Order: sequence, then structure tokens, then C-alpha cells
Amino acid sequence: MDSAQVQRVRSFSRLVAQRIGALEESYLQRGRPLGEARLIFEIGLDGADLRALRDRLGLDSGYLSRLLNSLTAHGLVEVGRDASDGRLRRAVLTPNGRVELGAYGRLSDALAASMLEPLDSRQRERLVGAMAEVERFLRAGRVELSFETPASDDARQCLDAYFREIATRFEAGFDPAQDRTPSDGELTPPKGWFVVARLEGEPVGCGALKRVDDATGEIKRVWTAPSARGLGVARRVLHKLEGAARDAGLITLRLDTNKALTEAHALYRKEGYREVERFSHNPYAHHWFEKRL
Amino acid sequence: MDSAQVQRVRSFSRLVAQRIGALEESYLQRGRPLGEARLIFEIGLDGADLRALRDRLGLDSGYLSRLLNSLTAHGLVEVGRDASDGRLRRAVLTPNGRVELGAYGRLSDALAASMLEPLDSRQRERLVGAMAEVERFLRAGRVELSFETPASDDARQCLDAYFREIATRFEAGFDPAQDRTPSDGELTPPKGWFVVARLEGEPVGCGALKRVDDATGEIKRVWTAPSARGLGVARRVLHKLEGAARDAGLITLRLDTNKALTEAHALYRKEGYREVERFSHNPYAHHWFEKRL
DNA sequence: GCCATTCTCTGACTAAAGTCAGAGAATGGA
DNA sequence: TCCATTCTCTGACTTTAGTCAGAGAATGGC
Repeated sequence: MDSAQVQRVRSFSRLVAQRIGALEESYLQRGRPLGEARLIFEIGLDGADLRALRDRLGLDSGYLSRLLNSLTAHGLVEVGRDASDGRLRRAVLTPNGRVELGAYGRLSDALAASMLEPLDSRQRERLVGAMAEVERFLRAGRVELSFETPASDDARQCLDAYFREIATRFEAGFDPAQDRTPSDGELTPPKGWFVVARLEGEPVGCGALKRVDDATGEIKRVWTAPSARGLGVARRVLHKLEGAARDAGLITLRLDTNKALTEAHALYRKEGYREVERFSHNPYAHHWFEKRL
Repeated sequence: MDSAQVQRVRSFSRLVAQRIGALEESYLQRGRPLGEARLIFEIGLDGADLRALRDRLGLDSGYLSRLLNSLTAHGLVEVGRDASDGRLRRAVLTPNGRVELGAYGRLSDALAASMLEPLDSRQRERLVGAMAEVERFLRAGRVELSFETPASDDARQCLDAYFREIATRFEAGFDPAQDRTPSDGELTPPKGWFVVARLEGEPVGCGALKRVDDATGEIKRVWTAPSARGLGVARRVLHKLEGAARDAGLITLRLDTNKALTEAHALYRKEGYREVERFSHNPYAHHWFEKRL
């Protein structure tokens, strides 16, 4: 790790922490503890389950209960039973609560505006652009990968999105029946592996590895959600699958890909895959790659 | 104010606030309240006056005293009298205190590294670059301008730096004796104005306006410290002087400048100054500009 | 219908953070 | 030298934040 970079990150964090502190201080203007203000924010216009609130704010259930009692006593929140599960409870803002939420929103806006205000329009654009970039890469760092069954909800969601996407991108469209889609069993250890990438709980990518024989594996279904592209998700999925392959004693990985997926070709080349002769009769494949681990 | 930009800033702040929260939580690992940890940080290797600590952390004097008592009791800090003023007290870290400071520093490093770690080297560079840009513009927004006498310490400091700089940049060097330097009185209301720009208390730029006659003023000594360039300091100084000129009923502003100061020419042109015929016999001037307010 | 589990609430705490008034020491200028 | 001012400390608080154990209601699977 480059220590100059670490120092830059620290310097950045320090400065931004001051600004965040200013924001929270401004919230106190409304004469309510910060914990309650944060809770109003987190409940939001849509309301939220208590369980979700606890998770997102990291609160003890007793403490949350008390905070909600206080907000309820002030007429800002109502807590009711969940329709489908009587143990669950759901908090929603009353009309007065929504007014408060709006007031906090305006305080946030004011602080944001005060950062932009002294700058001219070119500087504002650059600041906002740089903030978007920081946000993007910080988010990228929060992407988490995990092995799981291709039958899981999130895996299915990724695969459906993947198939929908290639159907529009492949010149000849895509018909799953013509593609020898591996069964769930073939993508479950020890015959194969399936990786799901998640960002803040939402699935944003996937990838699979299918064992072909004792020494060979095949990479399939590497996909990244449009919202998460450019964050290196596919690269990390690939690394994770390669790690599994190594652990399983595989020596060679191969894959095939359609000519329309140019960004995939670039990724595979960069990761050390060499283009080789056709090894499959996949009607949608135009390129075949191989890598020795 | 562009509300889409405001929303981008809010979204950025929200994400970064989470990370800052993570940092502070990691400080708690060391089994010490956050207030004390922050205090250790703020005292730093050089020590600090209690007054400065109170200002920087926004603490009540009683509260600070108590925090210091606790740190002293744990052998991390020593508080002694200031040599020059017996009312003031100065806190310094003991050797153990410095060890603790180092430990907190490593926690900060670890969090910074955890942001970089999942990224590849190109992404890291972009993240760090964007952070530097955000930092730069946030700092730019904190630059504060004030009118004051050119005899003040900070004004002198700026002027000295300005003269040193032009002496190296002008082809023919610079001899103050040959330049009809306005007296302090000529740069003090109602005959003139002097603006100092400060960033976190440090002077980082200046500019002057001298009344020539009832309708005309002359801009002089517009300078920005090298550390603060690219932040629009000179532009803001100029605007401030123009505001003073308008308030004083001046109609025309003029200025002369040396051919070596190309960035100044660009600024003046952008701000609506037209190049005009020579109006002074300043031996260091090559260009003359004018603007009707 | 039974029972382990899940979810939330209450009571009884502790610790941290912050406030306020006033005392006492040191200073600086009249 | 005197006195208003500055700076810090102590005592006596309040509020906010957070923890823990246990009770009670609802659920889901058997």
C-alpha cells in the first residue's frame, strides 16, 4: 500500500469530517437530540420496519424503542403493526414528522449550498464531479463477493438480468435453449462455483465456474449490473473464481464469449487469458480464451 | 444555486459520513472515550495551548479541563504553564501519550488503507486524485476576505511575499524604490482599500484599491500565495475591491501590469477589463487595463 | 395445539458529553 | 499599585447515548 496515498486519504477524511460535524451541529438547531434527528431521516417519507432501522443505524432494540417513544410523544411518528407479520412493527412519519424531515432536508441543502456558494460555476462543476468520483470509488470498495448457490434469489436475479442483456446485445439475439446452460448442480461445489457480488445488500454482479475435468474449469456468466460498471466488479469476481479453481486443483481455465462483448475481451486479456482455438460448439461464441493458473 | 449539484453534494456527504463514523468507532477500540481520543490527536506531537484546543474542538473550558485531568491521570499528557503568560497553560503529550497518538494514527491509516485496498492501482490513483480535488475546492470555499489596514501583520506578510515574487518573475527584477508604492494612508478608507484573504487564519492573498480621483480607482497588489492558487482567490479579491469601488461611487477602475504576469492578464480580461493605452509611467508596466463598473 | 424462535418493549442501569456559576491566579494598562 | 480582564479549574448539575436482562406477544413448523 502506497503510504503517500494513505496520507492523502487521511487528509481528505479529516477535512470532510469537519464539514460533517458542521452538518450535525446544524441539526441540533431544531432542539432535538441527534439520535432522534437521524431516526427521522432514516424513517423517511416511506416509513421503515424497526428491524431495518436498527440495522441501518446500529441501534440496540431497547434504545430504538425509546427514541421512537419520544418521537411518537411529540407527534412526529406513528408505530404500527406490520400487516403480514404481527411481531414486526413499522414506523411512519406523521404529517408533522414530514414537516420536520423537510426542515432537516433544508439544513442539509444549506450546508451543501454553502460549500458551492463561494465557487464560480467552473469550480462548482469540478467539485461536484470530483465528489461523484470519490463516491463512486468508495462504493466500489464496498462491493462484497460471496460464493453461493445459483438457485438463490439474488443469483437468479443476476442471471435473469444477464440473459436479458445479452439477448439485446448479441447480434443474433439469445435463446437460452440453444445455450448449454449449466444446471444449478454443475455450479455448486464441488462441481462448480457461483459468485454473487453485492453492494449494500443489492446484487450487482455474478460469475460462475464449472469444472470440466480434473484439471480444467470453465468460466461462465460473468456479469456486472449497469449501475456498478467501471468499479472493477467483474475483475474481482474473476479473481474470486480463479482462487476457487486453484483451491480445487484446477490447472487451466477457459471461457468463450460473444464478439459483441468487447469490454469482456479486454478484461480477459488484461487478466492473462490468451485467445485460443475454438473448443466449444456454443452457437453464440466467437472467441475462446484460456489461462493457466 | 443548481439543485442537482446540491443533491450531489448531499449524497456525497452522506456516504462519507458513514466512513467517518467507522473511523471514530475504530478509535473506541482503544477503550477511551472519543472526546479524549480527539484531544490526544489535537494536542499532537507539538503540544498545544489550552485556548487553541478549546477553539479547535469547540469545548467548554470546564469540560476540557476535565478531559485533560483524565489524560494526565493516565500518564498520557502533561499540562504546564506557558513561559510568557502565566495564565495560559500548555498541554504536551508524554512519551506514553505519543505512543497512543501513534496507535490512533495507525487506526486512521488502516481505515484509509481499507478504502484503497479493494481497488486496483488505476482506481486508487483516480480516487486519491478526486479526493485531492474535493479537498482543494472545499478549502477554496473556506477562504475569507476582509478589508483591513495595509499596516497589519498579515497584510505586510502578503506584500512582502508579493514583492519577493515579482522580483524573481519580472525580467528586469523589481526595485520598490522605482515603483511609486502607495502609502498605507492611500490604501486606507476613504482614500483606498486593502483586502486580505485568509485560509484557516493564514493570509493567502491580498489586493488593494487606490482612489485616483472622484470617479476613478486603481487596482494594485493583487497577489495569491502559491499554496492557494487555482482556488479563485484573486478573482474574489478583485470582486471585493470592485464592490468597495462601487460603494464609493467610483465609475472606472484601471490597473497596469507586467508582461510576465500572464495569469493576471487572463483574469482581468475574464473579469471584463479591456486593454487600454498607457496611462502611467510605471517602469515595470507593459499592459494597461480599464473597466467601467 | 405445542414450542422454539423472533420481535419488541420496559425497567434499571452506566458512561459520555456537555453546561453553568463561581473561585482563584496571573496579567496589563491606568 | 490597583483593578478590570483573561484564563483555568472545581463542583454541581443535566442531557444524551448506550447496555443488559427479562417479559410478553406473535409466528411458523411440527
